[in-house]
Amino acid sequence: MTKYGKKILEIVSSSRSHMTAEEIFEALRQTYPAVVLATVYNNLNRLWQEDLIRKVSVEGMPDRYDHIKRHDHLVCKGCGKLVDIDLGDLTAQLEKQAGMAILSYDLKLTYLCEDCQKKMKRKGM
Amino acid sequence: MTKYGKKILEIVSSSRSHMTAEEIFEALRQTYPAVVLATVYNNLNRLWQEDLIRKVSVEGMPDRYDHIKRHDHLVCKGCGKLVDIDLGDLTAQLEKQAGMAILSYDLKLTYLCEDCQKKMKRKGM
DNA sequence: CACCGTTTTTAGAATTATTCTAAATTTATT
DNA sequence: AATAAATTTAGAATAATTCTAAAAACGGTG
Repeated sequence: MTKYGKKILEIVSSSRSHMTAEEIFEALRQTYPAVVLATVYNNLNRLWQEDLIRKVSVEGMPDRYDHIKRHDHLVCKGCGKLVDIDLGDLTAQLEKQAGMAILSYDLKLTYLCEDCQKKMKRKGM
Repeated sequence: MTKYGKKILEIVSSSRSHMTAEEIFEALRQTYPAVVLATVYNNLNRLWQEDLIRKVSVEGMPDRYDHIKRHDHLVCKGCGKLVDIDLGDLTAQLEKQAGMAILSYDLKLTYLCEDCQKKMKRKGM
């Protein structure tokens, strides 16, 4: 594990805010001002391949990175805001229903966050 | 509903292949050779807002578009290949577990497709 | 149907996210 | 220390998507 890899893993693992590559880059620069964005992508990809971090993609936004501890997500249909939620481990149930072994699963619940609900009302929808 | 919107909805709804905007563009050109890619994006975004089509994003790949009938997905961790699978409607169960109302949910099971399993073996992993 | 306001499309530039390439640097190995 | 292997850098390249302004199409009204 390289020094950048280590620090990036640390940043991603300890954040609960679903950071983009850009944000991770900014955070990493606090410690290593000379680092370059490509290095961040290199390391993120590596860490993801090795299952040390999780990648979360929401339609139409840049990929976000997340700690690996199993949990689910709530995504606002209006603004795309991402929030953690934990519905427990459904692996066994899903494998049974699917009739096959799976490596993991990714569950996103779509809702309308408070802000977006207000906006809807203002527009009379 | 405009003529392009109508045709795009038709293409997306009748395809089972999770087309990208580019592929939809190519398909649409069979009928309307003069159409432009921006029009495809405009319409896809509109149709998506209106819940007439579904958008599927897999980490690191362009967004894909899908018919709206409820179903789940199987994603290969190796190559990103996307396959339909149907685990039934879990809305009630998930709402209960989450303790809130949801608009919809998106469930992706991660696995290794046959091709990728073979590749892994070849590399001795 | 002629006019007017609204919506959609077009063309192409602009932006954003991400990857790639080749050289330089660092790290690990003999 | 010498060599090989992996990582980082810089910056160009690519890919996906959005934006902008102008043109065209559409819908209703008088």
